Amino acid sequence: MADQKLERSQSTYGILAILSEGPRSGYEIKKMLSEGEMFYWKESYGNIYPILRKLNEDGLVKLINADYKKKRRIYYELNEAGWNEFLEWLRKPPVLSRFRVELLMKLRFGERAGIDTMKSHIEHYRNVNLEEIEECNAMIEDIKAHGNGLTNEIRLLTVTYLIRFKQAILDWCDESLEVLDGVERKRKNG
Amino acid sequence: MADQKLERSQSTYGILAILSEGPRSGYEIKKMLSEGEMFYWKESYGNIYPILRKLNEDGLVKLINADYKKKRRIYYELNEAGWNEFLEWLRKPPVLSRFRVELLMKLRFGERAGIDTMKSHIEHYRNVNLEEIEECNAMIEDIKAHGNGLTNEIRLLTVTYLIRFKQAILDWCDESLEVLDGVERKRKNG
DNA sequence: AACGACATGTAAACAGTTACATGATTCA
DNA sequence: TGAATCATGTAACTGTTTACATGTCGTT
Repeated sequence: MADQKLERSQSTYGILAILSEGPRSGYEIKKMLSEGEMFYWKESYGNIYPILRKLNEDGLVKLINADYKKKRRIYYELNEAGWNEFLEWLRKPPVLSRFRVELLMKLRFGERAGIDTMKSHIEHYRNVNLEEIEECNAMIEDIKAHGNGLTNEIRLLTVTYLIRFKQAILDWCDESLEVLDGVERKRKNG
Repeated sequence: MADQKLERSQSTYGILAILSEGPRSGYEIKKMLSEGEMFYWKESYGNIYPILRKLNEDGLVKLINADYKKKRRIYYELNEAGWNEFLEWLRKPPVLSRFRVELLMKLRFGERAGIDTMKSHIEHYRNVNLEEIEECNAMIEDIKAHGNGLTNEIRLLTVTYLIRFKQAILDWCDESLEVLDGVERKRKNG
């Protein structure tokens, strides 16, 4: 039996990734993940702090300015072992996590609530997406204004992902509203 | 204190929704959710069976052909209380569940693995999406060939959602690969 | 009688959020 | 000195998956 490499949770790898940019505290990690630009990764304090402790116990990080008594910032920095685990994760093909779309479930089984309810669900979804696209455009401008280099190019790519996605959904909403309008018209006339 | 309405888990509402189309067994529910068309909702046996038991304990379903000894199919059918809870959920605006995109995380913090690794991650993602779009097109043909009416129109809408999403991501992959190629060229020439 | 598909179910583990507790720092 | 924000942390809970156990049915 070869020495089995232990898999860590996805959250753990996410934190290793953030620490790869430099020493960070739990509070800073949470703050970064709360920004709109990091839409694709969220984490709660209740998950972050225990993971940081575990990373220390497992010898993947070094603590800086650890001042437990005064509860001041504790920075965590990757050591060599931490870098190795991070890089190993980085090179593996990304997993596609499945996601639920409650809207689609409510449409698929939604006839009993009536077409109007379906339409208002879609309209609501449409408005939310529209707002988010505008936020994304602001983010793009902001990234372009500050900084440059590869990291910056990649930050633009990640936000563009969200824009392309949201725009496609927006189009789908319009298309779907038209289909439902068509069904309603047919019912009245037929 | 008004009588507080208990919120059930999202999974529970999903199962109520499926039962709204008629009596179903746990096995049938799982089978339905395993089909490609239901890409937006997944469930494991370990979640389905306990939920069905709870729905019975709470008096929202009626059991049909319950033959515990022989382990034959047990069908669950919504009763009036079940219908009420389902319809109440149906009318509430759908919640947007957040989802993680590991690919974006691996790009955002991926410089250390090199641009080639990033490109191969995107290419892999691209291929997976391309295959899925083809599966979606087959689904569309299948739905069009069989059945008609409102339910059918809505089934088409749900699959179209996935197509629009996947197509947008496909375009983003191509766009991103070009950006990374540009960065590489600039590095060689500069 | 042996195999694979059908069918129900549970125990344990895992992942992650919420709500709370606590104290430090800053600034009006 | 009081409020807001900064900062760390934990306990309890919720939701869900994985792996396993068990038995039935249809077919060859």
